[in-house]
Amino acid sequence: MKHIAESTVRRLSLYLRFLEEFEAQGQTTISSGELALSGGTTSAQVRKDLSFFGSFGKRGLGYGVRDLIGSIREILGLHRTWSVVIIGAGKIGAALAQYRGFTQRGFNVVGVYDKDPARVGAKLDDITVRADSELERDLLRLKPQIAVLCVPGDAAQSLVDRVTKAGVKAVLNFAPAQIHVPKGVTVRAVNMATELEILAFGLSHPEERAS
Amino acid sequence: MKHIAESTVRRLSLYLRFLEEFEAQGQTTISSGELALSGGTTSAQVRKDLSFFGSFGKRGLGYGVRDLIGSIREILGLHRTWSVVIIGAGKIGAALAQYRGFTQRGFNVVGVYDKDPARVGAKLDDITVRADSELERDLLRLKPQIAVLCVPGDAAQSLVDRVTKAGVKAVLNFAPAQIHVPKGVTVRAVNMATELEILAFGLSHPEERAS
DNA sequence: GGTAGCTTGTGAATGATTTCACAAGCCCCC
DNA sequence: GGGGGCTTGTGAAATCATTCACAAGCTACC
Repeated sequence: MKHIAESTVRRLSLYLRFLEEFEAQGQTTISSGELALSGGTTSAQVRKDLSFFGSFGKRGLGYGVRDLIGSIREILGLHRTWSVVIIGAGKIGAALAQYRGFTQRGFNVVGVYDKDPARVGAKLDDITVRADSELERDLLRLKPQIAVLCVPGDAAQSLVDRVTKAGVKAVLNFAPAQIHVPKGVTVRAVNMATELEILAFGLSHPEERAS
Repeated sequence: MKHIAESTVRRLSLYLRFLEEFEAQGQTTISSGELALSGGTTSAQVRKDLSFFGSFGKRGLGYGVRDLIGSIREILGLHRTWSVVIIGAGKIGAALAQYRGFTQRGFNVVGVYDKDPARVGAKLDDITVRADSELERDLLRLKPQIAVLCVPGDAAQSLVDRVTKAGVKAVLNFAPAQIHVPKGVTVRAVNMATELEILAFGLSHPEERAS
């Protein structure tokens, strides 16, 4: 398959949300234009995004909402569940561990780890924070595919090394640090300060703001 | 000024982080190549990013670390402070309200609001959660430029309407919902589930994974 | 003062993504 | 069964972003 742009994948995830809303409202069919409108894009973009993966609509009619939901879930790899470990049970780690949105979409939080003994043993909903020292043994047993990193910046690299060594193939990094991973491992960084800074840039340069 | 790509602004924010680290380590001068290496990009990219805003280096020498920090802060609009209100004091809202990274970079959290009486009055570090009903009056007085939305999806649009009506010009949206804003207002959406889904896509299509 | 050795700043070239525009296909109704 | 009115899927065109490649400029040193 040709290389797929991240922007395309991101939009597919967005379309999926809207489609689920449309389905909940009982709509059975939808056009690319309608979908584009909810997602703030264009109908051509919607069709192009889908065209990379096949042909899912009926000309003259649009897309079957339920079918398209199934197809996009399949494309994104959501037809199965993924195991996730959260590293760091501070404010952000704890919030994510209790975030319902993950489970709803097939991401199973199988463990939360922290170095601080004061946090170990705490219950976050139905999951208990475990000690950092148990990490390797648990990873061997649970074999999670994804790690979410919510530790201070200076602890990030050493923890990434440990989880990738144990076979984790994807990392979502909330730590304010650039991390390096072996080939074959994907990293995504989410940095709250950067997001605010992008907004600040827009506020400081109003003459050219997009929206 | 020509239109600046978001990817450029995002990288500038990243460079700023590295520069601050280099400064803390006592390095006074840096080349585009060195900066590129920490940020996982290329020296040409670094120079091009900066060139949109002026000429900050010395040929043959590189950039002065301290000067470049100042210039990038100026470019991003961080030479001043920005007032931020957080709407929603649930797990994520509370975590953000207590996140040190914001204050450090000149973003001042001037208020946290929640509809739930059980949360009103709670102390988050040195800030107290206030009632949703006080929002309009406070906005009039505090005039924050930025609102961070951490409420359930179905409450998001009505709150955005309220804060934009009160003059907020930038919104960081953590709510899992697409929101619409008047012209002249910028929105950025951060969606945890989407981030995980992009990772899941990569895991499901290993033959073409980027990194 | 002149030369050697770097590094910047920037047009031009390449590559990627989005938008355009239209043929092909489907449904409905007469 | 055929025509009208939609909507898809997709090459081609246009726009946007990154990389290349090199002249210009700075420092150090002789």
